[in-house]
Amino acid sequence: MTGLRERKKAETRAALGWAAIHLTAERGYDNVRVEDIAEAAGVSPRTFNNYFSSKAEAIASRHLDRSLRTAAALRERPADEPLWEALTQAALAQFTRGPEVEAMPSPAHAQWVAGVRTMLAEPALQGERLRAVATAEAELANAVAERTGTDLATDMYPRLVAAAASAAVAVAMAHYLDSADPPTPIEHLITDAFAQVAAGLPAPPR
Amino acid sequence: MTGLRERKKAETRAALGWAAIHLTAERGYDNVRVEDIAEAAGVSPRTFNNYFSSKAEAIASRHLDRSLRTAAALRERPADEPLWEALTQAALAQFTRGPEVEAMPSPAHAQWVAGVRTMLAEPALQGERLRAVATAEAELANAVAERTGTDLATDMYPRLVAAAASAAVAVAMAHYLDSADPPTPIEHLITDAFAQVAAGLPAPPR
DNA sequence: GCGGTTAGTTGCGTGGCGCGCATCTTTGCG
DNA sequence: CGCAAAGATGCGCGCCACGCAACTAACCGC
Repeated sequence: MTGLRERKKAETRAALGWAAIHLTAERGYDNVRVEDIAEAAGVSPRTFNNYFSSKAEAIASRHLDRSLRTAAALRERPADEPLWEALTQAALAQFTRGPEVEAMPSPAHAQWVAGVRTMLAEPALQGERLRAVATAEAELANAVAERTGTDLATDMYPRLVAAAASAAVAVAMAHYLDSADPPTPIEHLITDAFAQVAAGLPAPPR
Repeated sequence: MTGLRERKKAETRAALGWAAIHLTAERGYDNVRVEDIAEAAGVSPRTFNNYFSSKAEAIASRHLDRSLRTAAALRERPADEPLWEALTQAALAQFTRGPEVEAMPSPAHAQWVAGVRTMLAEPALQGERLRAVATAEAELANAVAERTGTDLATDMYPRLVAAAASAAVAVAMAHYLDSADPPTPIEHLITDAFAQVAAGLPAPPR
C-alpha cells in the first residue's frame, strides 16, 4: 500500500528532478543555483540535499529512472522470446516521449531541444549521467542473469550482455543527436544497433 | 621537439595525478584536501586548478591516460590482423602493471589494493572515471573508423565496436575485482570477454 | 647573449555547495 | 487522542572552483 508519506516523497523527488532539468535547459548549468531548484519545487534548500547529494545528481535522476525501466521492461517480456529480441523491445519501450515534452508548443520545443543539447554537453553532468547508466546496467545484468539462468558471480555473460545493450542504446542516442536533420528515427537506430551487436560486429559491414 | 616548458608541465600534471591517487588510496577520498595534493606535488593550491577542474578529475587522470593508450595501441597493430584480434591485443597491452606499484613491498601492496578498492567505490569518483572511459572510447572509435574505412558521421559501426570493446574491458575488470581470491588472471578474462562479444553474445553460453 | 613576448604560477577574494546537527512539524498507528 | 517515527527546516562550517591581477620564468628572433 502506498501511504501518503511515500507518495509525497516521490512527488517531491519528481518535482525537484523536473525543476532541475527544466531550469538547467533554460538558463544553463551554472546559472542555476540549488536554491532556485528548491524554490521551484516548493521546498527548502536544505531539503534538496535530503533527496539528492548534488545538483548534477538531481538533473540526472530522470535519466536514471528511465534507464532503470529497461530492466523492468525486460522482465515483462515473454520468457520464450529470444534474448536479443526481448532486449531490443525492452530498450525501445523507453523511448516513448513524455507528456510534459509532448505538450509543448512548437517554438518552445525547439528551444527545449537546444537547451537539452547544451545540457548534455556540460562536463559536470556527463559523469553523473554515466553513473546513472552504470546503475541501470547493473540492474539489467540482474534481469539478464535471471532470464538466462546464468550466475552473476561466476559468469561474465550477463554483465557482458547488459553492457553491450547499454552501449547499443548509448551509441544510437549519440548518433541520433549528432546527425542533425533530417533525423533518422531513433527506433530504427536502436533496432539496427542491437542487430549489429547481436551479430558480433563483424569487420566492415559493407 | 620537447621544450623544457612542455616537459615541466607534463611532470607537474603527473605529480598531481599521482599524489591525488596516492593520498586518496591511503586516507580516503574526503580526508584529502586539494591543498594536500598540491603540497605533495610541490605546487600552490591555486595551480592545482590550472591542471584539473576538480579533485575527482585529478584522481581519474591516470585512468584516462591509460585508457587513451588503447586507441594508440590499436593503431600500432598490423593492418592485416583481423579487427577483433587487434582489439583484444590492444586492450591487453594496457594491463602491464606500472613500476611504482610493482616496486612496492608486499605488506604495503595489500593495503594499496584495499585502498584502491575503496577508492573505486567512492560515488564521487565513479562519474569521473566513467567520463574518462567515454573519452577514450571516442578516441578508440576514431581508430576503428580509420582501420576499417568506415565513417564516424554516417555509420554507427565504429562507435559500436569501440563501445563494445570498452564494455568488454570494463566487465572483465569488474569481474576481476569482484571474484576475490584466487583471482583469475585479468588477461584471461579480457580475452574471454572479447571472444564472447565478437561471437555476438549468443543466449546461454552453456 | 639580450630584450621583448608569451606561457605559467601564485595569492586573494567571492559565491556557492554539501552536509552534520539540533529543532520543529507532520504522518502513521494503536 | 496521544505517542513514536519520519521528514522538513534553519544554522553554521569547511571546502572547493574559479576570475582577476600581479609576478616570474621560459622562449625566440636578432
